[in-house]
Amino acid sequence: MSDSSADTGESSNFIRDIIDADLASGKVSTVVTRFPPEPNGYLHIGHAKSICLNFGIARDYNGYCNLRFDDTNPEKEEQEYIDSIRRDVEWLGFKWHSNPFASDYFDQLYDYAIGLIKQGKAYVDSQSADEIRANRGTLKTPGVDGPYRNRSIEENLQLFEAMKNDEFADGEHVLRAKIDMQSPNINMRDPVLYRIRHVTHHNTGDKWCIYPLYDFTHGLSDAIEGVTHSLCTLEFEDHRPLYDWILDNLETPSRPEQTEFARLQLEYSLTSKRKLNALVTEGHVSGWDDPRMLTISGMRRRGFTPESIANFCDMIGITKKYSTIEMGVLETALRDDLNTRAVRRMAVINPLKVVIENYPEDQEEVFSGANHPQNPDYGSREVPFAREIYIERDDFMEDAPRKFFRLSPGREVRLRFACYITCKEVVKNAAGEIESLICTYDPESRGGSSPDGRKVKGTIHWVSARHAVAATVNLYDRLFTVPNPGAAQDFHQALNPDSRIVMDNAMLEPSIELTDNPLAYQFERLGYFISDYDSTSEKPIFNRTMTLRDSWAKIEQSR
RNA sequence: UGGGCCGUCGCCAAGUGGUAAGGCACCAGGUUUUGAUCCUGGCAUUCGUUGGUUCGAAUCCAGCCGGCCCAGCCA
Repeated sequence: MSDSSADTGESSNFIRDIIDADLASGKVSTVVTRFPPEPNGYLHIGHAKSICLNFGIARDYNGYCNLRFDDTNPEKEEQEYIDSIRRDVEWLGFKWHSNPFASDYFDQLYDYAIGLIKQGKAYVDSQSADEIRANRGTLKTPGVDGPYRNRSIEENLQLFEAMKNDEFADGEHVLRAKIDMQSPNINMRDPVLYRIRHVTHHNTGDKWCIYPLYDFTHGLSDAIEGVTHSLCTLEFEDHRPLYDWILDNLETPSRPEQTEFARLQLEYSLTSKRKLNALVTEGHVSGWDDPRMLTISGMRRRGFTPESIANFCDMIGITKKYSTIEMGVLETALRDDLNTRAVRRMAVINPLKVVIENYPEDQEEVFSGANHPQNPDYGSREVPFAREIYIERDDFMEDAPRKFFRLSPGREVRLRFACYITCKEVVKNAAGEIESLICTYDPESRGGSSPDGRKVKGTIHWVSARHAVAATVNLYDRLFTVPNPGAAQDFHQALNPDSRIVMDNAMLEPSIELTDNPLAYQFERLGYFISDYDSTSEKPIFNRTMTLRDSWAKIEQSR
C-alpha cells in the first residue's frame, strides 16, 4: 500500500509517510480520516486543500473519510451552510462514508464528562469568565488555582447534573478539566470543557442548555468514529497535548492521532470567514458564489472544474511550512484542465465592424472549424460567413508597430478558418473614432491558405454580423490589487475596482449553446468562458473563467 | 531561557549521512490557421547562519539569526 501514492501520480508528503509507517507497523489496518467543518460559512479554496487531503488519502489507501459537522457552538451554525458544504464536497467529486454531526454525540460526550469528574479530573468552576481569565495567567506567567478547583467529586457530579438540568443561567458555571494551572502550554491550564448556553441548536433543538467545547469534543468524536488520522491545521499544534490528555484519560473505542499541516495561503485573496462575509454583506461582491470569490461555489460559477482544483492541490503539496502560493499556480492548474476539455468557438467581445467590399452582399457561405485543434474526437462545426463581420477592436491598429501581427491599413491577416483580408480603408465618425473598416478578401484563400503559399503571420477571430448572437460577457480579474490583502490594515483599500468588467455588446458564433449543465468553452484567442447561472437564450451571459496565456501582452508591457 | 512549530532557487516542493528530483514563474529556440497548446534547451558548487562530528553533512550535534502560532465560556 505504501506505493499507492505513486499509483495515482500524487506526490508523497509527510502525512502519507506517517500513514505508511502506521500501516507497516500494524498500528493501523484501515485508514480513516474526516473533514470536520463547522457549518458557519461557505467552503473556500483553503477547505479544498483539506478536503483533497482527507478524502484523497482515504481513497488512495482504500479507507474512508467522514464529513463531520463540528457543530458545538449553536450560536453560529445554520442549515444554509450545511447544505452548501454537502453540495461543495460532492461537486469536488468526493463521497463521504458517513455524514454525522458532532452534536449526534452529545449524550456520549456527557457521559465521558461524568467519567472525568468521577476520576477527579474535571470540576465545576463557578468563577466568572473574567475571573477565569485573570487566574489563567499570561503567556509568560503561570496561572493560579481558582477557589473551586478542589470541590469534591460528589459536589461536582451534582453541580454538573444541575447545569444539564437547566438550573443555572448562562455563565454561572463551567466544567473544566483539572490539569495544571502552571503549565507552560496555556491550553493545559484547566481548559473549559462545557459551558451553559440557552440557545436552540440546529440539530438538537432545546434538548441541551450545556454545550461541549471543541477541545473536548473533537478527539472524542474522532475516537467514536474510528478515525485513525485526524488531520488539522498548524494552529492546533498547541492543542495536541490536550487532545491526547482527553483520550488518555478516557476509555474510547479507538485511539486517533492528530497531525497538523500548514493551511493554504494564496496571493491576492482572502480566506478569513469574517472578511469573506464582509465582502458579501457590504455588497462588494454579489454573494458567496460571486465568480470572483475563491469560495467553492464562486469558483464553480466562475467555471473552475473539480479536476482543476484537485490539480492545484496536488501541485502545492502538504507540509508544515508557512507558505504563500502564487496565483500563477492556480491559473496554470485551471488552464491545463480547461485546455484539454474546452470546446473552441469564436466570439467577439468588443466588436469592430468590417465590410468586405468585394464579397457580394447577397452571398453567404459556411466554413468548417475544428472544435479542438489537438483532439479530432471533438469534431467540427460549421461557421457562417458573409459580407459584414465583426472583429475584435484590439485586433486593429491604425499605426501599428512592426511586431503587431494583426490588422492595420494595407496589411493582410487571416480570418480563422475562412480567408485572407486586407484593410483598405478606415471609416471614422465626426468625433474621429473608428467606426468600421473596409477590407477586401482574396477569393483564392478560402479555407485559410492560398495557392501561392504566401505567409500571413496573423490569424484573428471573427463573427459574421448577420449570424451573430448578442451576449453579455463578464470579464473577471483578481479581487485585490495587493498580494496579501489580509495583512492590510483595511482590506477595502486593496479592492480591485476593475475586478469585474461587463461587456454588454459581445457577439457570439451561433453554434454556442446554452445548457443547464454549462459546457466549458474556449473563445479562441480570448480565454475560457462558461455560461452564467443567470444566462437565458434571450440574453446569454458568459463569465470569463480565465484568460489564455498572452505573450503579446507581455511584449507590449515591456515596451 | 513562557510554550509549540518552521527555515532547500523569485513561489511551491522532493530529499531521512554518499555528493541538490519535480512543478510554477522566468529566459532562449522550434512547431503552429489561437502571439494558445505542444516540443527542446537554460535556470541552487549549494540547502537561514556559525561552529562541531565524519573519509563524506541539506541530512547528526551545539550556538546564533529570522518567521509563524497560543492568554475565547470560538473552531
